[in-house]
Amino acid sequence: MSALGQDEQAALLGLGGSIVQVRAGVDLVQPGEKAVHVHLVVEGLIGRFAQFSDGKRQITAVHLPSDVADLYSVARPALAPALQALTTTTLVRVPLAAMSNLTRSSPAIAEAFWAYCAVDIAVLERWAANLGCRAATQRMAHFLCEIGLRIEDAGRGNRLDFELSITQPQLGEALGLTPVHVNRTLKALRDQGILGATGKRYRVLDWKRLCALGDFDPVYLLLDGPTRQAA
Amino acid sequence: MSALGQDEQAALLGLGGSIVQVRAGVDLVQPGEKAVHVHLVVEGLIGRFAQFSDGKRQITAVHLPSDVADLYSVARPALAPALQALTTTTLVRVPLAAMSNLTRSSPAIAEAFWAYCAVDIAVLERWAANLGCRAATQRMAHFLCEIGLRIEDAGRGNRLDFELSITQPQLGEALGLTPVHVNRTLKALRDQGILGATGKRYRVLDWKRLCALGDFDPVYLLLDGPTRQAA
DNA sequence: CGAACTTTTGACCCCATTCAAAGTAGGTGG
DNA sequence: CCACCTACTTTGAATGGGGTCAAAAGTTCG
Repeated sequence: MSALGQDEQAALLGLGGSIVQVRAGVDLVQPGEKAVHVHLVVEGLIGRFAQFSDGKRQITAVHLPSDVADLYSVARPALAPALQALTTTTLVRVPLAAMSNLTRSSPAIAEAFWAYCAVDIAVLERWAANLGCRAATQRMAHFLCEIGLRIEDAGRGNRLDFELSITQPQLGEALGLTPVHVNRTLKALRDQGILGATGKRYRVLDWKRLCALGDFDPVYLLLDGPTRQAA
Repeated sequence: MSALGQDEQAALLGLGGSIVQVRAGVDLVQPGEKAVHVHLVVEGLIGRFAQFSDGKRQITAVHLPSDVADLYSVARPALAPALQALTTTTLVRVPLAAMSNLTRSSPAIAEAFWAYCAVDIAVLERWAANLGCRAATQRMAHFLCEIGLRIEDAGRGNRLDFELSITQPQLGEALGLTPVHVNRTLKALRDQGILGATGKRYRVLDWKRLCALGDFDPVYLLLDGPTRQAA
């Protein structure tokens, strides 16, 4: 999602973060913890989530390789989003203290980080709008459009055929649906000839109809390059 | 919501913004516009929203006096959230260019702004979680807890008795409910003895039960002061 | 090869939407 | 100042989308 530039990423990787491998389902940060590290995804998927006291989770953001899942914690260490590995994931954990020093020593980098957080907000707003306003099929369609484009932007596949090995229960936590209904929704999209395969790999048969269904307009992602011919 | 400090507000007001009065229902920024100003609420309420092509709106944030509704646009002028006056509102419109200059000339202020956006993200995450995970009554309860505390924090009333003159249709756009169901939900809360008056002025009869119902934990608001004894 | 977890499908139920209509402000113009 | 119009509030009845419960079939991994 409009990832950090080369400079920022390089600076970030020079801070002595440690590489970590976790398997699907592992909680990287528990709800309510204070921020100690910042998490940069290298391979796999990380989900940001909020949790209620009955244990129910809402995934509020999905992070692809090259995303930083909790960059805003640098500005407010008291606020650390809960994080969960959605698939087997490789990531870099950068100490928060080093991040703070970096931003304090370089206003340019601080501004880049802030700009990154601004996109985060825009994506989150869309996510919330999607949850609040649309029916299951439309929510699913919107989600797949967004993820498809972001995967393409990250150079990890293309919008019509990409790997997304998250389970249907996890999809449900992202979309505010039960696992059962996620399954039915995907089936409906397949039956309509909009989706081909679903599962670890998603195949989109009719991008235009998928966008129309999800009422998807990619401007909020601020992707550059040829991706703009989306809808 | 963990508003800007005295210094930042003072700096912001010294930028030659213009005071504007609008009545309820006026759109201050249309969906898709680019950012030209930043909007500081002085009196009244501003709603940030996303809109779908069928005209349906989702309010993603409600801004009280002393809030800046679209501060993140300073970091990313291409991203301007749509804004709507929820009540008759007085606000200050500060030119975006002046804001950019300010942040570039003062890294300390830039950092304060970034930190403000971080809280914005945390609130938005809760908002999304609320929309995705909870039933109508619980959503309403959570919303009233949050607004009550924020109004108290802004010094505009207290959590047990505050003015909130937004209409039920607007409440519906915030909570992802139909106006009719908002009405029924409020009635249910009154019938349970949790709420007293509803309408322009809300009276909470049982704060503890309201918090329990909404599964409300105020830490994400980062309010300081005695507000912490909330739940 | 078995255990645990997904995916899939069916039947039933309930919360929220939709449709409809009456009553109640609030605001404007005559 | 009152009449009128518009928008909000309130309530009822019927519908439907998604949830819940349950169970079978397919995967994955130890």
